[in-house]
Amino acid sequence: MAKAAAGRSKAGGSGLRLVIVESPTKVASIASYLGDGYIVESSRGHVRDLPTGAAEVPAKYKGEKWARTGVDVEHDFEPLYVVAQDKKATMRSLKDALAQADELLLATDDDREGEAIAWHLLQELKPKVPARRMVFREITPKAIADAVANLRDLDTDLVDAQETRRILDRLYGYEVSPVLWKKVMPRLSAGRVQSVATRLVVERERERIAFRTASYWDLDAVLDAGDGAEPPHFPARLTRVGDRRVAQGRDFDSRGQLLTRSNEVLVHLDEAQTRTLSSSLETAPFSVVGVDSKPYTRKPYAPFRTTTLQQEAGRKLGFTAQRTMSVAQDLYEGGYITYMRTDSSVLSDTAINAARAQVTQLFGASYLPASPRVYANKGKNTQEAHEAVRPAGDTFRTPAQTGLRGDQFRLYELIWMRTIASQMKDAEGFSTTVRIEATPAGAEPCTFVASGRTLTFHGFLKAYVESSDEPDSSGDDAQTRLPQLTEGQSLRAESLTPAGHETRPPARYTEPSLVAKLEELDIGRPSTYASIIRTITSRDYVFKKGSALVPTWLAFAVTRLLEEHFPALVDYKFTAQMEDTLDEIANGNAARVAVLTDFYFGAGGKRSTDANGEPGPDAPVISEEDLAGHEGLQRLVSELGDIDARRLSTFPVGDLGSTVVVRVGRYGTYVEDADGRRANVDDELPPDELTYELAQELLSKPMGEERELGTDPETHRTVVAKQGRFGPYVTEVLEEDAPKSAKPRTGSLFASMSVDSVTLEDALRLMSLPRVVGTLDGEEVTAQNGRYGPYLKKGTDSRSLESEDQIFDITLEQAEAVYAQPKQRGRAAAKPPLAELGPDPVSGRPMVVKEGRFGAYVTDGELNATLRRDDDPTTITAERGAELLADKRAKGPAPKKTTRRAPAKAAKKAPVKKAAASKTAATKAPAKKAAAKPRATASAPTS
DNA sequence: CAGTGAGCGAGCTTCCGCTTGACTT
Repeated sequence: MAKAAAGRSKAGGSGLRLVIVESPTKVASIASYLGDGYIVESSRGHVRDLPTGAAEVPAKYKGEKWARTGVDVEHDFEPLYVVAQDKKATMRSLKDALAQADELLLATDDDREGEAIAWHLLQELKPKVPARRMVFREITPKAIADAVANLRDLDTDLVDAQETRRILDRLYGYEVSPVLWKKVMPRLSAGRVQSVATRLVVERERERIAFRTASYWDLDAVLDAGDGAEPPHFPARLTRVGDRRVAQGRDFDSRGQLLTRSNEVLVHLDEAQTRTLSSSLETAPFSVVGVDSKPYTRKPYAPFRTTTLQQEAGRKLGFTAQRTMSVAQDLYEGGYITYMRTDSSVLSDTAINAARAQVTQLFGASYLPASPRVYANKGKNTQEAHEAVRPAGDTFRTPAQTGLRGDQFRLYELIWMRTIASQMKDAEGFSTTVRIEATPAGAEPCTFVASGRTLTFHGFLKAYVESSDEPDSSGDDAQTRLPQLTEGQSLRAESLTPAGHETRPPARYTEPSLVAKLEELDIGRPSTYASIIRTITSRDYVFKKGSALVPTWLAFAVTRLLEEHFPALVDYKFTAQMEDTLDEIANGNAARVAVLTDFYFGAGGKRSTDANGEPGPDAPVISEEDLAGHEGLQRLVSELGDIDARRLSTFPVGDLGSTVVVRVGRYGTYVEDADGRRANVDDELPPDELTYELAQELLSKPMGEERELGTDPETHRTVVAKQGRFGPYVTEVLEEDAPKSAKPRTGSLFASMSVDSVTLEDALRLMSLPRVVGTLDGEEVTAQNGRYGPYLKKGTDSRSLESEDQIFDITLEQAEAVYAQPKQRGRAAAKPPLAELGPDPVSGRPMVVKEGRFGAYVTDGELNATLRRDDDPTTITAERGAELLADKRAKGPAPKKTTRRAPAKAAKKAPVKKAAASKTAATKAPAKKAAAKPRATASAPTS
């Protein structure tokens, strides 16, 4: 056992070493292995990160133009790191522990992220005592002792690789998402992982939409092998007619066309042909023309890693990825299994020994291979900080011995069985193919094939059989038995059944199959697989239908935008290539700044500018080849004007030449035909079910949410209530032959009314507005409802009313009194302040907290600053108030906004379903003009 | 996707990967 060398520290000479690991669940066992002389603490994951939003940016950096992303792209992509609020307590206790120690051992995980956590700890703790790096991949007394005996220095290249990954992800996410806010809808998101995950789901749906079914027929026979055969009957299928092979599902392409392969002639049977063939074969003699038997072996599956665990728990137990991880977390914390977030299938020696011992004990020595089975890791980018997911300990407890129950029992049992099976012998047996011929009178010979599989030794299948996503596929342990058959043997057809089949479109992804695909593409990490699905569902890109993941039309629109304008970013190979580059950085063969420059400013390097807008001294000369290379993220993001959101959000319905389109719009998804007729499309209608016929059906029905209230007794017109752009309103239906210029009367509902409950009487009153109250100063005074609520109008002079009912009640005398008051600025009357904070240290004026249109804000009478999400208006301190005002002062006056006439493209709102269509919502801040300053470099590329 | 009139404190949304509580029901 290693002991700290004592006596060299000034921190009290305690002789104590502080060991910091990532997970608190490891603390107790490591502390017990290390013994006296050590304090063991945990960082609970990362301790610092780039700021999430403005609230986390220190006041000092608030004014910087890179404060929003936290990455200063113009100065070597220098990142700004902050300790998040919920990490402060952890840092405090680590600092306290460090104060007692005279050496620091950073024992975070042995991978890229772990190395970075160690570096951040070092940066934040600023130890005055020596700090070393300690790594281990197994928590056993020996492994821990070895780790202490083999300390190393921090690997700064590896840290660089992690920072590059982090910065790249931030720039991608925080630069591209705002493009979607401006072009599609607010609150959308894009990212290296989620955008590709969404694209995969969209791509699969596109295939399904384009898919055309083919139907084909074949002939199933049940043959009789004669008395004494076991089994006496067996199935066989027609495979050839003469020289031609009978077409099967795999012989058709996705358009329903028969594939032509060079050296093979196919016959595509239809129902009539098959029936004719069937009856002509009824009397024909059948005989065996070939028997081919081959040995069959099947290797066990590798032990679980995160993805395979999620897949199998999904298939066998019906768990979502999230539920699997949560149950696994419980098992891990209870000491039942090893760490559940891993990309490794490797078992430690201890685990192999435990598994082998249990195989012998439970199944006997005949099931144990002579030497341990070794499983290689999946891809080259595996990060091997942890071993496979397996039962914990030097010996494995059987599920019954654990005393676990419910979900925990079932998941443990699954993990246990899989681990045991991985150290068992192969399954062995034979697979047999029998060819049978029958020749109808005066026709070509027909070939039937029967295949069978028998297991002579179950091997690992005794313990574990993997499940499949395909509903009609049989498991690895399935056997089909054929009777003993010899060449030349005669058979009798017991029955002949023509069978029709149809090709099926590719199946949608499920949670586990999408995760498996992402893993294959090297996208995402074990700790994030479950949350990827959560992200794309919570953004409404994808929804679940049963277990299938179905994309929305919104996902189609966003994916198309990214594919056309950011093609490199949604390339399926993007992450894999990034990983290669990160490996280069980790190996010291590439520089972080160069990689990020290439990504952000494009091939050809940084095109920085000096104060005069001239190329900076470090701007490299850009060659023609470089220009032909790729554009950087910055330039792509700045080309907002080129993005035609309406076109990208519009998709044809049905086959080519159809004039009906489906479009993702501000108020949801709708179909539109050439005449401009529109109808809403249910958000949960799978895109591949939106056929031309269905679209026509939707278009022929009136738009939803409309309710007939009755007939106006005076005009005999139908009065309806419906949901509109500015909220619910009532209107009348004009006669068919009404002139085009005729406008129906309308009226917004009062807050107290709803489309469902409003009466005809209410509606007629609303439509009668404005109401003439009387005449004042020779001008007519009217009362009406407007976008800011009820008001009076006299010529160009308007005054707000307090309640909607006053529109109908107010008398001329009362109106006169209203106009006698001076015109009020702002809201009716100033509300009393929520709190008084004393004088502002800068202006000297008293600070008060008030409730305003956008929530609580603090003001010194001149400058106002909205309280942040975490501030409580009633308990806020003077200090914090002054800080907010100082922030605001530092930012300077808000940039002048230009009003856009039509809200058409920008500032899209959420779909109708969620949009509480309030009047104020319609008056939302006008869209900021895309500030696309042309770059003033001499070498701007011309394409 | 109906069409009416002021002037006002805007600020925030978003990424990926490491890890658990501290909350609520």
